[in-house]
Amino acid sequence: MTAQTLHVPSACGDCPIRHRAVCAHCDHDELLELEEIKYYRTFEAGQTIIWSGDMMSFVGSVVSGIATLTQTMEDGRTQMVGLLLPSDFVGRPGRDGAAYNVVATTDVVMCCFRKKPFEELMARTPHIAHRLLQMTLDELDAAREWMLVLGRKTAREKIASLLSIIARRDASVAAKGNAGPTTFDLPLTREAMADYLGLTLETVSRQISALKKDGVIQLEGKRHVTIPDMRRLMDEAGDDSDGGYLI
Amino acid sequence: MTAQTLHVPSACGDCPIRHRAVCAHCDHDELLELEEIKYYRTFEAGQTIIWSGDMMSFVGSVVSGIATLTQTMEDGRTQMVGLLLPSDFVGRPGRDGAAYNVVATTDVVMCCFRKKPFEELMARTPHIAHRLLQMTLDELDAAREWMLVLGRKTAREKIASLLSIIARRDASVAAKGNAGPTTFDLPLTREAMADYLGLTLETVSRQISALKKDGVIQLEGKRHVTIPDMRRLMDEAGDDSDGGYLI
DNA sequence: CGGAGAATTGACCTACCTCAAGATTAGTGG
DNA sequence: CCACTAATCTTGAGGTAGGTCAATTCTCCG
Repeated sequence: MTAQTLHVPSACGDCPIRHRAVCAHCDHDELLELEEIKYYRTFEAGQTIIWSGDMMSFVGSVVSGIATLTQTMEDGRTQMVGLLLPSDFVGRPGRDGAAYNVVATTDVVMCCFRKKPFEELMARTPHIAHRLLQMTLDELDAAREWMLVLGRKTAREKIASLLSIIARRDASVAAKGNAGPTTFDLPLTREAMADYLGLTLETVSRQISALKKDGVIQLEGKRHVTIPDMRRLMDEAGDDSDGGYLI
Repeated sequence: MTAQTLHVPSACGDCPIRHRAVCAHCDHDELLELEEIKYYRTFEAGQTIIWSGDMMSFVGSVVSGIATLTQTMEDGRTQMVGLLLPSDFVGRPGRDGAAYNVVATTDVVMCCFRKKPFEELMARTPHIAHRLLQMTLDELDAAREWMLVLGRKTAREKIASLLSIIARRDASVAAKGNAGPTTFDLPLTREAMADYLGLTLETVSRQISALKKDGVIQLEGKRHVTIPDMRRLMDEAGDDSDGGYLI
């Protein structure tokens, strides 16, 4: 609820995701065209950015903060199907209705492009189309990785998988199998973690407690996590020892 | 094991997936370029087309038959992460190693493109890149739909979901909420269904028996399925009544 | 006819869910 | 600064959906 003042970039040159988002490969002229059709919007933690089924007037990138993509059944069961971090793309060019709910987990700044002009720009700008293809392929891989987690891993492995994924990119882990401790803040509530993992929040809580008791993780408060030994956590996740992330 | 003679198209004009595969938007000249770098390969039912981790010398399209994309953990737990039907694309431009096992479920004909030349062609042929983006976005949607199935649905709902997906496209179902019976052959063994759904094959078998006893489906032999009332099946799948497939 | 893979069915077990009671933390207003 | 409330989280006790193990049965082919 705290309406903090969020940092909004003043121009693309200033933008923290300039080299990772859809615009990553754009040259100067292409950026100028993008500037034409873009605007920033901010959302408070907890706010719904897009409702499933709604018409989408924009697509865009997460500039800062974290948002979730969720699907819900009529009886209320919900499954998170994506975790949106800075530079991730929201919306599907070529489709008008949103297929998922997009909810801000923390305060979020979005860089929005008016949808129609963006689609036209994309049609004549291979740099953008190509980058979007790359990003979509990456997301597809992540989704498939997650299907293994959802379908075949135990609750304990699920938690360990989620923690190691968050740790891997949130804290800038040193390159290979760094043995030193890693530390980060959990951006998700227990309930959100449960929705991500196809568990109940009670089970999430129990497994976190168990991992803590076994020394796999340390907790400071409810949200601040320290991983003394990253390799140990990855073993618990059931991935092959190299992390399972082959290129 | 039957090494049947498979129909292999003699040229793109002849090809059954000409208007749905990566080449769908190509004009005549672009097709000629594709012909240069393409060749057909056939695989028998049960054969592994690609091993996870292997170098990939080609990418390509499934022309006929059905193949599966699977991920395996060290201890043998396996999860299917994709079902490849005619026109589906295999391989990831820009990556050398395969991330998944690709296995032929039936006899399969593949239209393969040598990887390097294909990547170069794609770089200067927006028609191909654009079509691949479309297809990848569709796959991502399918993967996310499947995450809901894996994470939140009951065994019975999982089976009903799988059956309704197969029914929807395998049998050419008449347009909207057709009440007439639909019939098709299951292209998957019980074990493959289990790997798709994150279940054991015993549970798959039990739930199919239950759906049969309750009149939701009818079986002739083990594989031939009749759906007397498609809407009923979709209710059992837990999707919203319109099928949940909004565009 | 015989053998092998595929499927079914039963009996039992366990990982996770459900329901419920407290504990902890953070936010609010006096 | 301190209650007061509402989230959020933890922990326990007991139930159940689906897993495991094992024995048949079915079906396809040689």
